[in-house]
Amino acid sequence: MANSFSKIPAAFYQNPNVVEVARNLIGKYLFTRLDGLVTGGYIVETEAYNGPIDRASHAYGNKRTPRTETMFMPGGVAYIYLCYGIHEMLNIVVSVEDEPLAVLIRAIDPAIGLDVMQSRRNMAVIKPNITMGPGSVAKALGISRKINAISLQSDTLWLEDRGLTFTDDQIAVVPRIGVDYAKEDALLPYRFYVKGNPYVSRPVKGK
DNA sequence: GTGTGGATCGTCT
DNA sequence: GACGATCCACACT
Repeated sequence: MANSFSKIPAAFYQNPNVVEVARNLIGKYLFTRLDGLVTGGYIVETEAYNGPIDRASHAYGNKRTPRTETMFMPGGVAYIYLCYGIHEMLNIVVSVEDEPLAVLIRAIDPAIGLDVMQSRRNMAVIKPNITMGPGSVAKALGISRKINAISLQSDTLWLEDRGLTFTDDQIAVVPRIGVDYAKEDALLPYRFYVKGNPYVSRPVKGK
């Protein structure tokens, strides 16, 4: 599986501007290697969670619990947790130690290991929803809480810059999904996605 | 295409 | 004991 691309360095994740990182993650390739099986694709949808001052964040008010502890680690690790009792979610921890910022990976455009992803998702036929939505991304890539807090410099879960870029015109910037309870913070333009990409979950009409 | 409800459990109050 | 950074199937238009 040798290729000419290298892992994105830790410095990329240690940027304290989580919204900027969420935007810059669009177009980056995300991979997992589990039991020798490599799966991945490029990120087409993200959401920023702005730590202590963001009501939608698990770390709002600097809340530190066994679950949220991972968010307080230095940027460049994965924060994985269970939602609705069913779905695992993958987040990229951003900034420095004790700054609990993270970016939720909501969708990828699958590129490598389609057959493996299809099998993990129990799909008879490959459809866009194979990696549409955060729960689906984690399931297709085999991501679970067993690898919570793993380094993105590992050979199990990592990101690469393969030179794919999108201009601001090609990226929609809209409010996040499913965070109505966060009151005014629910309106913040912290969600980014590639306009017109078929893997984006719930694209906003007209954008 | 749109809307509704069921699944299912860890985490924190 | 309540609820969540969700997904899917199925009904109905």
